Amino acid sequence: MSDLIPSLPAQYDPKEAEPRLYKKWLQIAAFTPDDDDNKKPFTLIMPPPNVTGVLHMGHALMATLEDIIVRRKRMLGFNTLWLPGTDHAGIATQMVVERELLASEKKTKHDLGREEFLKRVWEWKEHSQGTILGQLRKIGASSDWTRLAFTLDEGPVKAVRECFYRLYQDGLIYRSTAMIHWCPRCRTALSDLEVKGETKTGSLWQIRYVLENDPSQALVVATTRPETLLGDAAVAVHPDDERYAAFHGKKVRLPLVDRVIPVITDAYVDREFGTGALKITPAHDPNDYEIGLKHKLPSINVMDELAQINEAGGAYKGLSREKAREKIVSDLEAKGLLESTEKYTHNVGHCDRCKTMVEPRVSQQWFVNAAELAKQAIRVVEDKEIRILPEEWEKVYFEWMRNIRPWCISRQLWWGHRIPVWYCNQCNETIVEKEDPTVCPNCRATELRQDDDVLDTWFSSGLWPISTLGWPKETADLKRFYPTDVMETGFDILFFWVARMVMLCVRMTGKIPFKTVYLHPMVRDEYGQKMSKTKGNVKDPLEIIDTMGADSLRMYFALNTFHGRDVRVHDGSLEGSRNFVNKLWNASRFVLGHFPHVAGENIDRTNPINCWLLHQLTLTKREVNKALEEYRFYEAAGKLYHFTWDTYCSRFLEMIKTPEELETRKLEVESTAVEVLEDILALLHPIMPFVTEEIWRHFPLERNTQLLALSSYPMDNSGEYPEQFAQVERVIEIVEAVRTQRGVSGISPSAKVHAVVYSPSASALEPLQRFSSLVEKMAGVEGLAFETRAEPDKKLHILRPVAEGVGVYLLKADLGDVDAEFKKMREQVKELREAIVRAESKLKNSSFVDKAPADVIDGVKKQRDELKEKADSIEKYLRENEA
RNA sequence: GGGCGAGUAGCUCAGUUGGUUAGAGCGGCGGCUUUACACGCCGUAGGUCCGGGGUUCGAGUCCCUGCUCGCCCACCA
Repeated sequence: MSDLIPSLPAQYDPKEAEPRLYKKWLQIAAFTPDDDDNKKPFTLIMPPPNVTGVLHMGHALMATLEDIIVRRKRMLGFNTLWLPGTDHAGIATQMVVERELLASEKKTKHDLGREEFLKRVWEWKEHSQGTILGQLRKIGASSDWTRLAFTLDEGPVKAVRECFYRLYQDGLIYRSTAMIHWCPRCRTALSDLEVKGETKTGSLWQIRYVLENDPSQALVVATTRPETLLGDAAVAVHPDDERYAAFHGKKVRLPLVDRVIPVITDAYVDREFGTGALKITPAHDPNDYEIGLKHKLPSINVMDELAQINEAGGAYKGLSREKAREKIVSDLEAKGLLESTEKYTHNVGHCDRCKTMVEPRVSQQWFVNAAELAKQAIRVVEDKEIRILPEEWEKVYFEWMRNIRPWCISRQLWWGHRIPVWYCNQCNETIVEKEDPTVCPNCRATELRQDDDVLDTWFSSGLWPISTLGWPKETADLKRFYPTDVMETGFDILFFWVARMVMLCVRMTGKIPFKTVYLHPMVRDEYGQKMSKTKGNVKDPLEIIDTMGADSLRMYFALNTFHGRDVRVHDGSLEGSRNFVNKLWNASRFVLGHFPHVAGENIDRTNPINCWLLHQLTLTKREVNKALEEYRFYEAAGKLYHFTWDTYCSRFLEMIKTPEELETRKLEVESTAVEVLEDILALLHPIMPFVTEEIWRHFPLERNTQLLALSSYPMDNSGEYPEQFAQVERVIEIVEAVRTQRGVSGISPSAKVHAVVYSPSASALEPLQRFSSLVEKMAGVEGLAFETRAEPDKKLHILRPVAEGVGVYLLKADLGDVDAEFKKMREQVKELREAIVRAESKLKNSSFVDKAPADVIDGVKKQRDELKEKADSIEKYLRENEA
């Protein structure tokens, strides 16, 4: 590399570095997999963001987690494909463009016509997609932009066509008249999933339906929707309900309308609810629709597609459903037909997109026989061919799949995949073919018309893992990268999307679309509330990246993505990760500043500090790799955070900073400092790609000849050195013991104290002696002595026991008043004794000794001995010293 | 009405198959211009692991039960 710079600037400037580094990665096509089939492929298809507007925090989290996964896999040598794309998002996008159109030109889509309107949506899409892709790049997404896909691209269109054709041929797609959810604002049918129940407080009205031939007698029905009485076809009572036995077979007059309708009996009616008499409106209630079919009742539709009362509603024609309700209630009241009104809280369906109350509506729509497709989709998860993480979601998946209902896939919209069905104007034949038909296969007429509707967006999304790879063509990509490895997405679209992908892709290819589904949590504000524009608590990821840098945001996400928990983002929450970036930068500055010329792999493994560090590095590598394999991002990030900050910076760098190490033994530690830093950068690179790559650029010329993004990910190959590790830990404990004592005794940091490290065992002391100047420097000790003796010098020192027969004694004269210290020591002894009692009672307990595993028993014994030794030595000291 | 999840330090949360004296970050307190970093360093306080039963040698962890919160699903008008 030609652009190496010898030393790091004092400050890291993400705003300058991030775009520069991203460009560099693109230049060398770091994110595009190659054609090498000897390399194992790894594939992750990006959940395509909607082209409705800009990315939010949820997208940033998605991009971060997926980038962590694929960057690591790439570094591990996999032929890695992360395929990006965007979704046309039918209703959502059409709504946005309609709104804009109305605001800027005061026009509706009908003013423009279908063709012209679609042109506008495409313009919007081009603009919006550019914004979104720019944002993904800012986050650092290492996706393969050469394969960028859009759900309305030619490829996906062909895939949709093929899939529709096959399912139609197999009888799994069919057209049917049925009751569906209708959004009167969007003026389209919706699937069950696009309707969200909201708890609303309304009223329950009781209305008199008088007998046809005897106005003195009446059935009183209870309803929450009086306006639908215009379409009533019957009143139903329970066959065994004695209260209404006299009404069986009779007829009643529909209030206000005066139409005569029958009284029917059906066991569906709940005798306990309301009055036990139920008005049946087959055209406006799903249950009534079923009952209507059963009893062959007429379905009287009284509303148009805007949910306004139509001709069938007589005098109420033209009123909105809300106005009609008001008027009908007051008219009933005026006629004395309103028996009672009470408050009633119940669940009412609303359009997921526009929050308008949905209207049940009977209409002709296209459906997928989802129950049939679900069979295989259930099996592949049961058989663990597909693993869903976190595991709790498997149950949710099964529950939904097992109770699945027909999926309404037609939408009365313009923006989307037009339904590939034609009808013959002559003979009304339905024509479904792979290519656009020109003649009717039935009557040879040439006047054909295509179905006006488009498909549910999720139909094309459901084919995403295969349509992006070229299916139905047997492309090289499909062969190499399918089935994909991971589907990483939010749990909120498990049914919408993941379930549909499994159903459709398994059906189309006979293979699973992905091996693992990882469902990430939702991003929320500091109070755990969903971010929404109306609440004003939305945080813009770009704003955060602008002030803190992308790596800070990414590290924050990694540290806070716990299984099954929300990620909370608010002002100030990212400070910790921002500080971490800064810490890493400065540690690197220190290391590269002191050891600018380390050339080869040359770690001195005779130096115990090196071994101590390598030992922990090995454990960290192992844990980090394991955690990432299992998608425990928080754990991987946490281990790296602590290894870098606590072990490498606070301990290792501080130790080698002492004159003994930095000057006398510099050659022994410098390779370690540099090489472990390299490992840290590589380990952190998937999480914080920018700052690590930037630091990497500054390493000595001979070392790093390629970008960090293309380097290999560290595995646990640094060796284990338990003995040296324990030794250096002892030294650290000595330093900490002295520091603690200094703290509690209030000794000024500049004042030196005198200390003795003591042990009855010379062999325990021996390896510690070479660290004497280190301890002196780090603990502020002057003339550290090592003494082999059985008894401490009681007149001179106060004790801080360390462990395994080693203690540190400080000169009393340095410490001033130590009475408080004695008190503390007595408390400590008390705690130790309690712990010892617990341990001993365990060991005395024969069932524990019999039943517990040997290593647990040994552990308790060892612990007991250590506690005892510590307690004994403190107690002894107290006995001898307390006046 | 069903299902799922959560309740651990002041706050936000970890705690892997039950097994040392229950941890982190932030915040608090005391101190520090110690040769990279005050976005820092050193030290320190703080917890009946929601309540109640049970299983076990041993429970924050498993079972039952109660309470409180959150989410998802559901056609009782």
